Amino acid sequence: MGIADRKLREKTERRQAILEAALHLFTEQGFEKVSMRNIADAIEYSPATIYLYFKDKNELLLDLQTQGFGQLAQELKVLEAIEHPAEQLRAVGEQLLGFAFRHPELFELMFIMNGPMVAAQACAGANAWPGGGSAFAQVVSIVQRGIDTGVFRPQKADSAALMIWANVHGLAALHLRQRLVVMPEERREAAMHEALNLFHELIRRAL
Amino acid sequence: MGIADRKLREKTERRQAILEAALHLFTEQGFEKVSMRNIADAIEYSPATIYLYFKDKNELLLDLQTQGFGQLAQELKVLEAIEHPAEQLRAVGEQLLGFAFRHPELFELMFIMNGPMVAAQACAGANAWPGGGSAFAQVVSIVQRGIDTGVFRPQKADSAALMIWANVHGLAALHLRQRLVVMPEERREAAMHEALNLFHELIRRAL
DNA sequence: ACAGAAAAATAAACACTGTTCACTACATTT
DNA sequence: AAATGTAGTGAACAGTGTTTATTTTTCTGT
Repeated sequence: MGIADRKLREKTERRQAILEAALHLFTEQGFEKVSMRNIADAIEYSPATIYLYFKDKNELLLDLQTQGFGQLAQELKVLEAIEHPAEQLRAVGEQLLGFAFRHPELFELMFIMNGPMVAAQACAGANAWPGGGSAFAQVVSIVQRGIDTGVFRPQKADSAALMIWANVHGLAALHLRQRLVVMPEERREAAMHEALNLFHELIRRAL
Repeated sequence: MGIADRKLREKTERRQAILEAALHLFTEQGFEKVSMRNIADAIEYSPATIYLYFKDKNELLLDLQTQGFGQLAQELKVLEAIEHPAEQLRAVGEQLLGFAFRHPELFELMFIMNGPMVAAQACAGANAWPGGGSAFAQVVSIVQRGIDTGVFRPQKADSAALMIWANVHGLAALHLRQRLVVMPEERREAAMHEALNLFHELIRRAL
């Protein structure tokens, strides 16, 4: 069945081409300025063709989001080399904040935008969010290991992980959504890193 | 000049009526489902009329945002009765998180949406954001007072305030943007409050 | 009280958006 | 060679924010 194979391969290749073109446009011009027609133009197909490969725009965004989580997982592999849980958590924070700076559009897609989550909850059940789920689970397991080894005081690992996630997410989200205009421009990035450092100092001292 | 007075009064009244109708629709149906035409219908005017009172949709959103900050300031008045800085910070967190639950649309407008900030930076200079600025300054001053009275260790007050703000913002934003689907539905709100409590325990122990 | 100026409100259009559907053109199978 | 299946599309639909020329209303000076 070589023909059927080729057809399937071509289909997924074209799907991937659409995703790549879309991501390229989004990172280049931002989400607000890119329409389905723009994407269609970029791949030199009709707008209607995109809907042969994706149910709607949100599904396309969800696919990009999932790719984003793949890339984040890649960049988080450096954590495996760190053995101390507190240091591991600090590295999570630094990596995630760095990710938000290096790939602001991916971060938006993964943690801020509504669209992809609408698609996620439409296609899967109530609490299914593959990418985010495993990323969060990673933080939970670090905390749990810290508790088990006596580095952190005994407590609920999931709420502690949530606190840590919320802290770094808050920094990145406030920044990406222009809420740090309360600080002078040249102070913003430094203040974010100071805030993150201070937070992990608190963790090391008192968690 | 009674007539000119009345005209001015009527103008601001109509402006306020538009804002009220808009906020009502937004809170009722969400931002995504309400258009300028819907707002115009609600006040029984033509869509074009709204543009006699607001430069564009973003300016309307900015005005609603400013009202939101007014309401938040109102609800934060309970803080004045608390004298211990750490307790005051805990109350800030609780109040702000509660605000996000009670008025999710206002919170979106104030801390997440892009539109209002576009208008804010268009009308004012680089780092002008009246509402957010004074709210953040309030947190900074509490931290500063804590440092001055020896309750907190000496440090940069603005980055400590940013850490605190980011933490509660992160919790609220992750929740409002559906990122807490990683937890079972019935656990979410409890986990958020546990995370906040844990964070303020860290502050009391180690800031 | 009435003509003319000023102000307020609007209908209609513009340039977009995401999405659907009837239809064409081509590849595959019988 | 005819029939079937499928990839792709043009054109339309219903909606969006916004602008402009035009009408309606209100006010002013004679």
